[in-house]
Amino acid sequence: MPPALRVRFAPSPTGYLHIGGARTALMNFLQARRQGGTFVLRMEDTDQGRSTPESVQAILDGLNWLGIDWDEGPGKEGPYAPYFQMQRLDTYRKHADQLIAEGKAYRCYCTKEDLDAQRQVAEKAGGAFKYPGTCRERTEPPAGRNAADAVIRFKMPAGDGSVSFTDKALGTITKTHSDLDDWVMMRADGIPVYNFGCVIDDHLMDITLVARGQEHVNSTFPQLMLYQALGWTPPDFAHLPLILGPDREKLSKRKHPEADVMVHKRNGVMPEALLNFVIRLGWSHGNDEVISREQMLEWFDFSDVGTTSGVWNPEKLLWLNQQWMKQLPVETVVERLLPFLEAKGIQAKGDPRLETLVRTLRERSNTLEDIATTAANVYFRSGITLDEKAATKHLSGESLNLLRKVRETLAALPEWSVEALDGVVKQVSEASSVGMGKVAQPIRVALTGNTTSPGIGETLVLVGRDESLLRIDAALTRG
RNA sequence: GUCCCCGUCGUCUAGAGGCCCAGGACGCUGGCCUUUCAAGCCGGUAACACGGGUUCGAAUCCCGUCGGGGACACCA
Repeated sequence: MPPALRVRFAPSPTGYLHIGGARTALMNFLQARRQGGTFVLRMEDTDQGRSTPESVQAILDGLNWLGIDWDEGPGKEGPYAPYFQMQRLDTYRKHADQLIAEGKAYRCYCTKEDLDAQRQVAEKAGGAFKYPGTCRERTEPPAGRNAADAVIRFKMPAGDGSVSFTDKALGTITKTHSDLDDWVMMRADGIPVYNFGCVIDDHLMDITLVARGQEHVNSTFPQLMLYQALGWTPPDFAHLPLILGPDREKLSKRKHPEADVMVHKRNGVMPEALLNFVIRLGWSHGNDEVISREQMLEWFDFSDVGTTSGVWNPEKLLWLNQQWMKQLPVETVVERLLPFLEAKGIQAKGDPRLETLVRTLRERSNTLEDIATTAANVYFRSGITLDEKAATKHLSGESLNLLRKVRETLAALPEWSVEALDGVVKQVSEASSVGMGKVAQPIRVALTGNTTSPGIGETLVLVGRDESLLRIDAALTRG
């Protein structure tokens, strides 16, 4: 029996939760849950210039909002704690020392400035820079320097050779040693660099499968060399397709606002929809489009993930969001709508109209924000702003006469219900021998200010008796 | 520039040699329904990048070309 699956998501806390990261996390999470494995969350916070506690929190918040739970990680200390790399410095030091002692790594005294200058020259010449191995055979520090100033470099084996691995998603990939160079494992201050910390932790945390974005395939090679040097068996690897922006470039924080998981929350997209959208990028299950978390748990498998990058498609996200707004229980949607109303200064909690409002508006809205906007403009204030075009067309001439008739009938109506109200429209239209539209549209415009709304009966109920009559009066007397 | 990966409708995808003159979804679009807008239902639009092979037969296998993306840091 193979060892139980252990997968991980290892973000660097240098900003909000990235949508690509969220999908990587989701897939790892699903796979772990599905086969009873463990999903580890590890913070790779070794970039001292950019890592912040706020970012740690932002990532945690994002994952929580999406409902992606980790089995081990921050707040869930397990047997492999700690889960912040900055708390594991001793471990890295120990392994670095060992590699130096074995002649598999060495101290390098070259300055960053020097190297950058060389890199520039190389680039200008049209080639890629490779560390020339200046300090590779050095045994003593240069004059005036000491070991504490040195970064530690991995020593690539001499001679020809190649590294390869069989990626679970991409198949076998090979790279020749000559394409690799002596990379920096650890900075002078003892803080590890990505390729080093990552390997040490993945191994020590008994990770059996590393599933990450395709941008990491090239870094797999130096990592593999390290596993080899340490005498460790590397985990399996699966490199997931990238998510591209509308410009077909990798979704980046700088260029693409949609890369931030939380902007979608703020826009009124629900986690069900975002998860649903994102899981379908690079993965599918038959002809299923609206896929619940439970179904993902049942169906998702890494072996079905594709190899081609997917382009972000905002229309489909919106469509899915509406599907989910319609599919979730009304009470749930009401609950989620509340904060959006609140943001508009509306305290609607407990308002008896909320459920009807959601039931009618979710049929014609793409986001919670859309619903809130309509609600705020039409149902939670007194008076209405008339759209000029709509008013000109529907609140003039004969239309006003019809509206006056409606007003009279309405005022005398004993019961303010959808059925009764719709009955009024029918009654007036028959009495006046005009189509129902002729009667309904003027009411609609008087009530909402424009030509679109749910059914006229429902709209009247939502606006309420007194306010409806007031708005109709205002329409009748306008100008 | 070098290395790596990828290449089916505009977009997300199904397709693991004959079931495919290529299926589904979003979008766009025609119609139905209808008191508006939606929603829903029915229909339409539109793709195997190109060129060589292999094979009785290729979207599916091989090679090349072209195209796209990614990586080339003391970032992750």
